[in-house]
This record gives sequence, structure tokens and C-alpha cells, in this order.
Amino acid sequence: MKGRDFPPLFIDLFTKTMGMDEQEFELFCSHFREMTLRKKDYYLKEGSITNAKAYVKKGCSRTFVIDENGKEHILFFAFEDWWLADFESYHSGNPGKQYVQALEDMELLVISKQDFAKMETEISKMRLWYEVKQRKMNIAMINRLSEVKSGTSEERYCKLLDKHPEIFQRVPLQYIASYLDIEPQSLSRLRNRITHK
Amino acid sequence: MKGRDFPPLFIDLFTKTMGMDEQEFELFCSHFREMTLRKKDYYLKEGSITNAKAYVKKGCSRTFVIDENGKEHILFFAFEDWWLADFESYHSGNPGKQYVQALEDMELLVISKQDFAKMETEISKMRLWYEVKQRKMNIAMINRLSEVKSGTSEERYCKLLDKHPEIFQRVPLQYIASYLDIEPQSLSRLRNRITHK
DNA sequence: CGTCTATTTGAATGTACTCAAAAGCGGTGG
DNA sequence: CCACCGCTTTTGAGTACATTCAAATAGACG
Repeated sequence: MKGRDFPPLFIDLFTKTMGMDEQEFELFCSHFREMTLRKKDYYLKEGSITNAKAYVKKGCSRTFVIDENGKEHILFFAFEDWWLADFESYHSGNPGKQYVQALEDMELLVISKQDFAKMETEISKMRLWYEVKQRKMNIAMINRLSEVKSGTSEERYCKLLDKHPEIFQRVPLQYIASYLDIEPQSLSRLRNRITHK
Repeated sequence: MKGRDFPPLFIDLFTKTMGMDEQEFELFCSHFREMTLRKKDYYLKEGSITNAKAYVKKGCSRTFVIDENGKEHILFFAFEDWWLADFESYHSGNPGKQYVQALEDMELLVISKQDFAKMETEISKMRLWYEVKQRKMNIAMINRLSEVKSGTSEERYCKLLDKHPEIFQRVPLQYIASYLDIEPQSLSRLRNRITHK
């Protein structure tokens, strides 16, 4: 697969933002393999070992865990230009706890751990990029943690609607309920309450 | 301050685990300044800009945020050998949202952002160390996120008691309640319920 | 059109919350 | 050493809110 076939944001990220030259970028791209998922397919399930990172070229997914009572809890959604992996499994080599399921048909660009590591030694900018990436994920997780606990469910719903209205165009309400940590019925009543005032 | 005055685990981390030689280690240590906090003192408050990392030499603290209704939510506790910082503020340079308050008298080893950055260029192993650190924090945050949402409050309490009994020796129950995202009264009743069966 | 799934609505239940007050505990100073 | 004060934890009573189970409606897809 040639570099020019990659999505614009992906190309920009590595050429403009990171200053990779064309040769480096071609080398980099050659290590990705394309993968498609149909809606409802799983990219990852609990117990599987992740040895790749996946760039979301198209579509969206939900990452969730199942608790001791069999309940699903969505940790986050992923859309275009996000990176998907169960990082605990990826770095430890142990089976992961996360599920990743496509909510739309998806196109992924997958790079194996080995190839990524090779890239990091061949293209020094990669290290920096991944460091920054890691840092941002970190901050996002801490913020998500603050949000999960803050305010009433109505406030959490309104904030999500305000900050990420696009989610409501693409993700069924039941999953948004899980993300907000409430039952679908409660979300339905909550939405009613809001529109009737 | 001489390297040999640092806590054993700290010395091990950088000499044994990271393979820093004595000279590098002395250089490294020279950039830390000691800081003490009295119980209940704040190391950080919302709105302040963090430009340092702090190694917890002694004591423990709680990191929390205050939501729109004025409620405190504890994100995590920190004990000996942890690193403290509002990483969002640290990396963005913007005012942070976190509070860090000492729960016991504390001794910290503080290194400024500038000095740490200088160290990273002077001692190449530092980069690697910080990368690994970052990664682990990341995973810890994702796990914390899973836990906050999983199971009943009773199950979360029991799991904490099982995995981190030492916390109960050092942290007042009201803060454990906040960590578990329940009111102190509810925690009290919950504990009663458990011991009476 | 029919089936399957998602969303809404209803009614009853339960759990955690609030407000309020009592009991317990630790530390300080007389 | 004891008495007092402040803070933490517990207990009580009433309330609010999300949950559960159940069923009806609405939408999506073949």
C-alpha cells in the first residue's frame, strides 16, 4: 500500500506534523496492513492478546469491559483518526480485559508490535510521536475519570451532547447510556425530562 | 543533596533498574529540591500551573477534583515511591483542575520541568524511564476507570480492602468513600452490613 | 410485510442520598 | 490526668432517583 492511499489526516500527521520525509513515510506505510470489520464484529475480546495497534481509517467502535455481574461498561468510543489497542495487553503480553466492537463498518490500518518497534529504531521521530500520543491518552483518561464521577447523570448527558454532538449521530442511545453509566430506560426518561422544559 | 541520601527504592530505580552509573545519578539527584508538607497542606490547587514533578519520599496524599456542584471526587491516592503532578497542566502549561492534599506529613523530592527536560537530553536512559512510567500510569488510569464503573459499591469496597488493605491504615474513611464514589454515611452502613454476616 | 432490535413508557422496588443528631476519637491545654 | 473541643464516624428517618421487570411502540433491514 502506497503512502498516498492513506487518509489525509494520517498523511498530514506524519509528514507535516512530524516532519517525516517521503521516503520515511513510504517505509512507514509499508508496515501497515488493511483490515475491515463489519458492523457488530469484534476487533478484540476479553482474553485475547493484542500485538498490534490499529489506526481507525473509517467507522467507529466501542471499547468496553464486562464486570463480575455480567454488565457491560463502555470506557470510550473510537472514531476516525483514533488508535485502537488494549495497551495493557499490548505492553504486558498478557490476555486483555477489553472488548472492542465495531458500531459501523470499519476500515483499520494495523501495524504489528514488532514492525512498530522496528519503525521506532529506524525513524527516530516515531518515538517522540508515540510519547506525545501516550501523554495525550493519559490526560484523556484522567479527564474521563473525573467526568464519570462528576455531576448528575443529567449533567453528564448535557455535557456530552454539548461537547460531542456528533456521537449522537452515530452511536445508538443504549451505548451512550452505558458510556454515561446509566440504564437505557433512565436515559430515555432523562431525555424526555429535558425536552419538556 | 547527595544521591546516597535518597530513599532506597529511589536509588534502586535509577541505579539498578535503569543502569545509571554513580556519576549520572549524582547529577540527576542534584536537580531535586526537598519540600515538606504538613498534614492537610495542599501541594496543588485548582487553577495553579504545575511545572514540576514530585517524588513522594514519605507520607501520602489524595488527588481530587471538585465538580460543578461543589462535590469532591478523589481520583487516586499517592504513597511512597509515587510521582505527583497534574500532568495536564504540566504538559500544556495551562492552569490545572486537580487538588493534591497531604493526608499525613509529607516529604517530597521536587524536580522542575526545565531540569527534568535537561536531564532527558543529558541522560538518555531518562527518556526510556519516563516512557515506561507514562505507559504504566496510562494503564493504571484505564483500570481505575473500569473499576469505578464495575460492580456494586459493596463489591468495590471489598476489592479495595482485598487488594490494598494498607490504605485503610492510613486514609480516613471519608476519603475512601470519596474514592469509591459514595457518601461517608453510605460507606459506614455498608461496612456494618458486611461485618454482620 | 414480517422479524428483530432499539427505544419508550408504566408501575413497583430498592438503594443511596439528604438532613439531622448522637456517639466515638484524638489532641490540646488547663 | 482529665476536661473540653473539633473532627470523624455512626445511626435514624424520610426522600429522591435510578433500577428492575414488563410491555408497548417505533425503527431498521431483509
